[in-house]
Amino acid sequence: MKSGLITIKDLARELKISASTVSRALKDHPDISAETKRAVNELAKKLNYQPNAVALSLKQRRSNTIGIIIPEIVHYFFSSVISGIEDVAYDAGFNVIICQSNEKYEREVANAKTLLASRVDGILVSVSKETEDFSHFYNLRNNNIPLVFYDRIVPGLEADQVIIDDFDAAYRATRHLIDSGRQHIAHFAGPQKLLIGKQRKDGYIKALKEAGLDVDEDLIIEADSFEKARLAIMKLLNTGKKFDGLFATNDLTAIGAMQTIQKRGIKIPDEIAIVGFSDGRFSGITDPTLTSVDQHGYEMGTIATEMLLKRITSEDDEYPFETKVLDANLIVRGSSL
Amino acid sequence: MKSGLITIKDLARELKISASTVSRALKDHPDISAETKRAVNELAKKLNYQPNAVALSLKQRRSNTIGIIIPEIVHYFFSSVISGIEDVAYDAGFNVIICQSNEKYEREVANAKTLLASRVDGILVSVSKETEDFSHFYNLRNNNIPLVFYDRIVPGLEADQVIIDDFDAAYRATRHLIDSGRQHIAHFAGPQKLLIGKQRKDGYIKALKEAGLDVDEDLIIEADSFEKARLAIMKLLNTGKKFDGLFATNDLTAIGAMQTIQKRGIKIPDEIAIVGFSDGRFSGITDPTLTSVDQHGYEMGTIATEMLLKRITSEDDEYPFETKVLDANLIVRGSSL
DNA sequence: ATGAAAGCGCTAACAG
DNA sequence: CTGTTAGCGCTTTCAT
Repeated sequence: MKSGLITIKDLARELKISASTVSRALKDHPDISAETKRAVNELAKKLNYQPNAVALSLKQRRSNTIGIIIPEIVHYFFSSVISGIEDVAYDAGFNVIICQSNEKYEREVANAKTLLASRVDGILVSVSKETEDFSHFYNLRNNNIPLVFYDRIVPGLEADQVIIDDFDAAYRATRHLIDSGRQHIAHFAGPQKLLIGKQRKDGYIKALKEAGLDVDEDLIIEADSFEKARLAIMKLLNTGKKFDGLFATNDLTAIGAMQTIQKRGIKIPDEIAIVGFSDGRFSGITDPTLTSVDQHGYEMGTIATEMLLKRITSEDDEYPFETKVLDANLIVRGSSL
Repeated sequence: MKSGLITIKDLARELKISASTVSRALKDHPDISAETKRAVNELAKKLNYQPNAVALSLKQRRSNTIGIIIPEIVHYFFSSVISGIEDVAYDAGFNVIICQSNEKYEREVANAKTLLASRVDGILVSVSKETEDFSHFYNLRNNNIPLVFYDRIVPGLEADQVIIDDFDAAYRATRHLIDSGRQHIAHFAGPQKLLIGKQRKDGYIKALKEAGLDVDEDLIIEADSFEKARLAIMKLLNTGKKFDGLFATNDLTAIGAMQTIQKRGIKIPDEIAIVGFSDGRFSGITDPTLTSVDQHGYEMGTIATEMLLKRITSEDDEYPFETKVLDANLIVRGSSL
C-alpha cells in the first residue's frame, strides 16, 4: 500500500462536512465557526494530518522550493554556501533541492532540466568549470525562472549575482605584508586563464606598485597546489633570490610552501611571512597558524538566497538586476605577525 | 505572470488532438500512430515542453524524491555522504531534498515534518546529537515512509542502517602501532557517553590486551579537540611518563598533539608514532603526513541510498531490515612509519 | 488510433 | 457559516 496518508477528504468524511470547510477551518478562515474549527483541528491532530505539499504546489503553481546548482559539495567553501542558503530558505518556509554538477557541463544541463521539471520557484547557480555554452541558463530565464548566480557567474549574462572581490582581497593581503615591513614579496599564482587566478595576481601587483615596490617577475610563479608549492618554493630558495614575504593563491599552496621553508630552517614569520587564501579549514591548524583571506561562504549563501526570494516574491517583475560584491576580509594569524 | 510553461494541453490545442493522445505519444505508447507521435514530439521540442513533475507526483502518489536529514553539511564527512547520496539518486532519476538539523532536536522534528509534507518517497537520516526523543521517526514509519539511518542511528529502533565499525577501526589502528614495535601507547579519547567515543576506546583496549600489553590508565586521556590535545599532551609530557605511540579519537586531536610534541624537539614518528581518525582533509597536509582511519563517507552515502531505493521500489513490503557495517580502513602515512 | 471523463489533494470563486 | 464546483497538469480506464 502506497502512502496511507490522511487527506482533507478523510477529515471531511469523518466529520460529515465538506472538504472546503475543512480546508478553511485548517487555515483559520474567519467565515468558519469556532466550533467547527475546534472539531477539525482536533481530528487533524488526532489523525496526524499533514497537508500534501505536492497538491498545493500544483494548485498554486508555486512549489515553495528553490533549486541549487553547485559544482562540488565536498569543498568547504561550497558546503558553507549551502549552509547559508539552507538557513535562509528554511526560515522563509522554502525547501531546497540540491543538484551537483560535479564540474561537468553535461550534468549541469541535466540539473537545469531537472529543476525546471520540479517547478522550483527559483534557482541559485554557481557555474561549472567546464561550461562554455550557457544556453541552458538562457532557457531557464525564458521560462521565467528567477536565477541568482553566486561565486561563479556567466560573463555577459545580466542577472542577479553575488561574488567576492578577489582583486581587492589580494590587494589587501599583499598590502598587509607590505605594511608589516616586507619589501620582497613573492606570489604563487593560479592559472591566469581563470578569473580568480588573474584577479588575485592583479591585486597583488597593484599593492606592490602602489607602495613603490618593484614587480619582480622571478618572484611570481604559477603554483596552486600543495605539491606544486613544495617544488616551486624549493626551486626558488635554491636560486638564492631573496624574499621576505609570500602571498599564495590558496591555503594549500601556502601550507606546502610553509612546510618546505621550515624544513630549510627558515623561520616563519620572522624571515618570511606568509599569507594564504582560504579554501578550507586549514588555517587554524598549521604551525604557525596561517594568515588568510576569509571567503565568507555562509554569508554568500544567505545573501544570494535573500536576493532570490526577493525576486520570487516580488510583485513587480522587472526591477533591475543587482550585483553584490562581498568583501573577503583578511584574518591575520601567526604566519605574518 | 507566473510560469508560462508549456503544458500538454497547449500541445493538444495546437495540434487539434486530445491531451490524452499527446500524453500517450510522448511516452511512445504502441496505440499511437507514427505520424501523430512525430508531430507531437516535434512540437514538444519546438516549444521546449517540460513535463510537470509536480502534477506527476500528485497523480502517481510518488514524487521520485528522497529526503536527507543531516546534522551539519559543512563537515567533510557529511558532505561526502551527501555527495554519495546525490550520485546514486541522480542515476536512478531521483531528486534530493536536503534538510539540516544543525544538531538541534527541534529542527530535526521540523525537518521530518517538512519531508512528510513534501511527500518524499523515502528518507535518509543521521540523528542529531541533541535528540533523545525519537517519536518523529516512529511517526514517519507509521506513515509508511521508508527510512534508512546512516552513521548515527536510533538505538532500539529496528530499521535499515549503515554504520561504520568504529570499534574495529580503532582496534586496527592500535594494532598497527603495536605491530610497528610500539609498546607504550597513549589514547586521546572522546566523551565516553558518546557511542563513537566509547567504541574507539574499547577497540584500543582490545588491541592492547590481545598483544599482552598493559592498559595504563595514565595514558588514557579524555581530549577530543585541537586545543584540548595541546594542553593534554603538554601535561602528559611534563609527567615524564614514557610513551612511544598515540592513538587519537580524531585527526584534529592528533594534529594538536603532534605539533606540541614536535615543539618539544621530539621526533615523529621515530620517538612517538601517531594515528588519528579522519574527520577532514587534514591528514595529507601535516608534516609528517598523518596516519588515519578513512571513514568512507561517500561510500556510506551510496550504500545507504541503494538500500533506500530498494525499499522504495520493492514490491514486497516486508523483507527484514538490514544493517550494513562498513570497514573503516587505516591509511598509513608518515606519522607512524 | 483517438477521445472523454475521472481523479490525485487542495483551494477559491460562487452560491446559498 | 457552509457546500458545490471547477481546475491546477497529468495519466488511465473505458468507450468508440
